[in-house]
Amino acid sequence: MAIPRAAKTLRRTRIQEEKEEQILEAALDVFSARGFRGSTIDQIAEVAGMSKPNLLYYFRTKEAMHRALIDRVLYTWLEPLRAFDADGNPEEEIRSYIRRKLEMARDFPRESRLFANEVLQGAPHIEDELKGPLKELVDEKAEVIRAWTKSGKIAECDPYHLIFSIWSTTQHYADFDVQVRAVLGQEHAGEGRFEDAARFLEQLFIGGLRLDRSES
Amino acid sequence: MAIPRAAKTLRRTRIQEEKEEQILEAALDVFSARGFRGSTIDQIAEVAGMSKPNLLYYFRTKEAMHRALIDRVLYTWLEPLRAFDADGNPEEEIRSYIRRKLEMARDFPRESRLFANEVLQGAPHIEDELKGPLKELVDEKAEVIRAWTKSGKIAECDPYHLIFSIWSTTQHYADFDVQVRAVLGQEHAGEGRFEDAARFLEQLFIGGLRLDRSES
DNA sequence: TGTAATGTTTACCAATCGGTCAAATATCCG
DNA sequence: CGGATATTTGACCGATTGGTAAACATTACA
Repeated sequence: MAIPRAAKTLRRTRIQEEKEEQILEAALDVFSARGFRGSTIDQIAEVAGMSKPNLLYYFRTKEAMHRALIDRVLYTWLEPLRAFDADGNPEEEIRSYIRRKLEMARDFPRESRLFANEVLQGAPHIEDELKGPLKELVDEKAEVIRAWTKSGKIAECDPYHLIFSIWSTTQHYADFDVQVRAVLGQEHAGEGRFEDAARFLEQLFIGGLRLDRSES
Repeated sequence: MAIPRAAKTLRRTRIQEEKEEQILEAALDVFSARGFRGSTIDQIAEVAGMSKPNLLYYFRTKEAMHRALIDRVLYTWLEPLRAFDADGNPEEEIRSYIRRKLEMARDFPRESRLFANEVLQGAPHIEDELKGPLKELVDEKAEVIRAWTKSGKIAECDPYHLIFSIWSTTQHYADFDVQVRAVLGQEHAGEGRFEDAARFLEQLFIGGLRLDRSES
């Protein structure tokens, strides 16, 4: 008889690690493309190459699958913001934050869409994470930015909306990829679009936050 | 016996207009909040206050409902971009485009989320609209912006990515509303956040696109 | 008013949903 | 090896899905 699932975390076999990995990889594929409600366990099972009851042997419910996936991805996803350094050069910190976020949009679009789907539909499964860890991290970094503006290192601006605008502009290239490709057309939708975006965003943010503006 | 639905468009009764309006209003509520796949006809029926077969009397399928809704909303949604005036003052045109897009995010968040859900999940129902009408409109306006940069009226920049960044930053306040509220916290998440955002975005875009920058 | 057209609902359908179960199979370990 | 444990699956369950059929109710109009 199989061990009760509650005890599984105590000792994990090689197979457990592999299969859970395999399932979460497939779940990322499906959940990020269709959202939680739009996804079915059968679809995940097919992508994972296992039977449906087999998935449910490792994760008791669809919700448990989703939650495990969120938990696994959230920490990594916030890494660039966490790397924001109060002691660094403000302009360079912002520049590199934009660059890293853009790289993540390019290299991990599924992760971006996973959260986008979730937040877009009211964040029913991650509300606590948003109001807790995320808010705390943003509050901390907003204070860093505030210190920079107060000391005159960058133009005075609302740090929260600055962070929002960096999030939105960079993640746009993952979340709205189909639209970006459609608008750019076949000729400009190659991988070069990320370099064009990087160039533009750097110009936008560095220019927009620079102090030496001639008028208000 | 009811008239075949194909003939309905020939002569529309008062009841038809009212009920179809009522249904699409409810459909906007549901589709924008849960995406196409995550929505059910029963949910729309409940919001509309009618029975499910009654909905299906006016729209043969769930897809038909969705399509009618998209068609009805898309034109309005692109209105601000269409208003972009080649003969206007560049800075003022961009400023007012941002303002209008932000107003739409505030006043019509459901419409924004409707498209966001759709695009995020690969735009399976609006791919043609993206590659056709949308791309043409953006191409046209990109040409206008290009003329402004060429003639030195605003800083040289990629017009497509400029438009993308205005879309993403403004729509962020509709699509990711829950996250914005969560991060801002109860004290700053009032309606004032749209004014704060407007102030910030104006500063960002006008500053970032201004010519008088001291270095590259 | 009468009746034909339009509108609405109850009952229902097959397909699919998330999830269970027991039996079958594979793996581990002494 | 052999038995205990861990893994996998086919068959199945009740609930929900999108959609239909037909009876019933209402409206428009001669």
